[in-house]
Amino acid sequence: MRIGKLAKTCDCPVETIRYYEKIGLLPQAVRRANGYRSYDDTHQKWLQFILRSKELGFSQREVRRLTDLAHQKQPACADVHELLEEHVNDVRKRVRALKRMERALVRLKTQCQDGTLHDCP
Amino acid sequence: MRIGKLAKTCDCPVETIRYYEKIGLLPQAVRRANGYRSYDDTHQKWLQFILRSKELGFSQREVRRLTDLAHQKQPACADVHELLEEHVNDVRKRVRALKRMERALVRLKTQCQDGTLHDCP
DNA sequence: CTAAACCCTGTAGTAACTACAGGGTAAAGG
DNA sequence: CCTTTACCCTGTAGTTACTACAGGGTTTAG
Repeated sequence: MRIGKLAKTCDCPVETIRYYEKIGLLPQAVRRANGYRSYDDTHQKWLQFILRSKELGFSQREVRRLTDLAHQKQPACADVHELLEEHVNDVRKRVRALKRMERALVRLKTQCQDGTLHDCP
Repeated sequence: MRIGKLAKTCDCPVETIRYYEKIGLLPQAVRRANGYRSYDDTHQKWLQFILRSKELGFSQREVRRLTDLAHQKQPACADVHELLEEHVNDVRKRVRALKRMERALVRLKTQCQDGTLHDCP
């Protein structure tokens, strides 16, 4: 599989794949005689793993921790668990912050409505 | 007021103030004979406005729209309203996305718990 | 008078990519 | 067979919203 096809099957821009390889998130692709990158199912699985982690809101650094964990022969489930726990807490914190924001905004909006103009800020 | 004091009263790093001036979010500061920036209450109000908007999760671009609106002699409340509305919707979308994430993560965690190892990804 | 605290400019670094410039290669149509 | 189109390569610069220097000058406190 060449890079374009991998990109299409994973629904991910070509540049991103090259980028992930450059920063070491994806293993180096095998090169053909012409210099083109060549991929197989293993690569595809890795990429999908990374993309899925990203969808779940993990940062690159966390994804790296996850891939490192997955590399171990004895995938230490406890460690994965810890990371998940951490991340869920993080997500919950973000939700709370956003909700606070939402409330403040709605308050602002009603204040703005009833004429008092320059206290909008 | 020199930049350090403004920074302290607004609880904002000095570099950020200089940055906001550079990108035109804050008006150019008056310079003293020695080249130091000099600020007064007006500047302080602007800066606080910007910082507060940021706290409410507005992007720089949105803050710029807000400051532009505020610059108008006839502050068009309707426009501010529109921006607020847009932003609230945005915030709500983000909350929903995060909640989806949270659910997915919790599901993953329980799956991970009962042994099935390599489908954690 | 000197040392610490402050100020200046300008550049480079961060995350996580995206977009381009300036090339070479491969597959399909006429 | 040739040309057009679609793909691939590297490397650099741009994005957002800053932060962190480097390498200078100035002011204030002891």
